[in-house]
Amino acid sequence: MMGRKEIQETEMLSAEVEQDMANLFQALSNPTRIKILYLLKQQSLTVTEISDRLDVSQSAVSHQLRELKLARLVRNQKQGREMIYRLDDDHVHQIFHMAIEHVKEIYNYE
Amino acid sequence: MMGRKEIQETEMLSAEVEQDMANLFQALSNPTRIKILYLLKQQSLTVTEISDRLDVSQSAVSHQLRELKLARLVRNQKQGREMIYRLDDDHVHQIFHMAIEHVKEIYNYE
DNA sequence: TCAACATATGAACAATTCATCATATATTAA
DNA sequence: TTAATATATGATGAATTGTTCATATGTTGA
Repeated sequence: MMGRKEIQETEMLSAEVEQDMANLFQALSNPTRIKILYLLKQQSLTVTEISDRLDVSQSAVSHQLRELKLARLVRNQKQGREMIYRLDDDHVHQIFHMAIEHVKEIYNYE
Repeated sequence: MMGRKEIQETEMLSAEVEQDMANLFQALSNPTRIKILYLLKQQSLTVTEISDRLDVSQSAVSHQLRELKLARLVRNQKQGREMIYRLDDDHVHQIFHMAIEHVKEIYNYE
């Protein structure tokens, strides 16, 4: 009798793409950063505004924004002594949307 | 002179949804797990098959599959002494697809 | 029944992550 | 120029992560 299935050529991602994807998801894998992104999904904000709304220290917000920027999930723009942050592009919205759908499907909230 | 913008009501995610999303992305945030998911995107496989193709120890693969299953990214099905793993649902394909698009846009490969 | 095989899991340890604290840099207003 | 404000960042330490090793559990074939 034959095996479970025929042998199939296996396509692989390059190590580089794998690592870049892992880094992207890593940047998304923290509740504080999720909160920040969800705020910025609604409107662009300064560091202080984010810090106030989330009740997270200025330093912590700044550190997290740095990570988000590295992963190109947010962009920033200096205005006087403030730094205004916004979501980087439409992919971020879409990934976020898919993720919400996924967790809603898995966990039956409320 | 008025401020940068009008005050706007801020919508928030529940702490539960935030944490669940963070967990989902956390499960996706590791190169080995990315590799595994990319294999399973192409065909369902047993633990040993995954281990052989990725040249990662049986134990490591098993541990990682456990995490992926917890995040409901993969399903499994026992067949004799083997355990066959596959992607859980279509969301996984879509999140994966968005992520690849995102990194391709950011990093100009090749 | 027993040996071989497939998978799962607990312990341990190195590496990474994240918040906090202190402080640096830059901009504005007085 | 100086004080106040906005942001960034390095060091530190507690918590988490991911691999390896050893071993347990479960299944099959001889």
